[in-house]
Amino acid sequence: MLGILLYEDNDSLRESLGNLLALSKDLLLLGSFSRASGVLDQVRELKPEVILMDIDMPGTNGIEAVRQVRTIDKKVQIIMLTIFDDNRHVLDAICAGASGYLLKKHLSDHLPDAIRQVMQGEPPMSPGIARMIIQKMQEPAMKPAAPDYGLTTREKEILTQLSKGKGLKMIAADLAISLDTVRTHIKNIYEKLQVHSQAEAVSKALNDGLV
Amino acid sequence: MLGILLYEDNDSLRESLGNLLALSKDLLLLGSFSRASGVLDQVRELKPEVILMDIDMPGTNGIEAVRQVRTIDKKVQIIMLTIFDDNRHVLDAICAGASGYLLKKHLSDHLPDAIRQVMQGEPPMSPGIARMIIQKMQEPAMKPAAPDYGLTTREKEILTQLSKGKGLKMIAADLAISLDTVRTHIKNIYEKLQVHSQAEAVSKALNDGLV
DNA sequence: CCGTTGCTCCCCTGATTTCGGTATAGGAAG
DNA sequence: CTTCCTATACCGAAATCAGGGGAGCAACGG
Repeated sequence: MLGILLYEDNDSLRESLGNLLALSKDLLLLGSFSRASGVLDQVRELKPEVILMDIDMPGTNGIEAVRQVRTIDKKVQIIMLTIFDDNRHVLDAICAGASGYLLKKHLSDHLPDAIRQVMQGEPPMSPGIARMIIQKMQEPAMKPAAPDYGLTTREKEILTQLSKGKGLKMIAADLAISLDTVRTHIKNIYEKLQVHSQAEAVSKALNDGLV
Repeated sequence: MLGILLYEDNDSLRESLGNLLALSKDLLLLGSFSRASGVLDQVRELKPEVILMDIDMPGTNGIEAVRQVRTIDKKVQIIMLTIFDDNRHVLDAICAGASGYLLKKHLSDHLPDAIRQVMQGEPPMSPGIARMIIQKMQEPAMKPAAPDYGLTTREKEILTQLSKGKGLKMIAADLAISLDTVRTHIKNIYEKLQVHSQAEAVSKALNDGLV
């Protein structure tokens, strides 16, 4: 039995989708909403396996909602519902963490199948989307956003140690320098990376591939 | 008129592909080769719009050839030819810079169309490939023994905030809970992750894909 | 009903970190 | 030779964090 959440601002469509889902005995609609503003609480509360999310909604849009959900749950499968198939929003949604997408005009035919499909790790996806994905993949590959910052060798070294959980004291010992020197380096790192804590520095370093 | 280069190690297939291309008046086969070892010089010399590249070739394989070509020409469209559709090589080829991908058994039907298609920025792509791409995109590093630890939703949420550089105080404000509660959660996180600092917790979370 | 779990809140102490300075020696660059 | 950069070192105040304790409450399952 798959628990499902539905977000769709069009009342009649939302209702008919609910009816459609009710026809499948292995699908259970845990809740349906016209706005995504409460999505975090709802996901926490209802723990769905699948979320059906309209892209265009007043207030919190579907893409932002996906992003939010992904911050608290990396496993729930999210299927986007949309009326456009050549919309860049679809791509954004995929990048935000959506698992698949369906055109609204095809919903009645494919929805239940698509849900089962997505649970088996085979995202429903129209051919047009694949193209956009490929292109997106190849562009950013050339633009690895080389954020070098001006980090010196010593600073990178200290950043690496930090990411391993070493305290300043231990780093000083390992590098055979004074605790105060380590402090100075870290101050400089903060300055260069525009951060103000170890945690953020480590996060930035890891995300930008500096270590 | 589109200039085309063909790389295919099977002699008879290479010949029949050449004949196939000759049937289309808007396509011009600039050259065909059984090995990709000279691809760089040939691209420089013949300046093709499109390259048809077999994946499996003796010597320099098709994927490596793509990588090389991309270092000197970012605009030429490259279509991979292969007999397998569920092969990880396909994904590698895409990452290396291939624009599209065709199964050999479908060549005779689709090749001329595919070439025109790719020139219009619409990479030909069999449906199964699209799925592979999406999945690879979304689960880039899930393979190395995804350690779950017993982190609760709330704890993951706080870990995420930490990695953004938020201080405990700010996290408390954002989540509308007390500072002490945040500290309790963090204490539990440390316990579960077996770490002793924010930096190490963030590092571990990022490396193990928990956030 | 009881035990467990997740989330919440509180207190305390000592250690650590942040951040503001200042400063010297050596090397690279101008 | 002077300037800039890097690494080094020190001081001190203020803020934050780690680690220890205890406790209430709601939900869930046996």
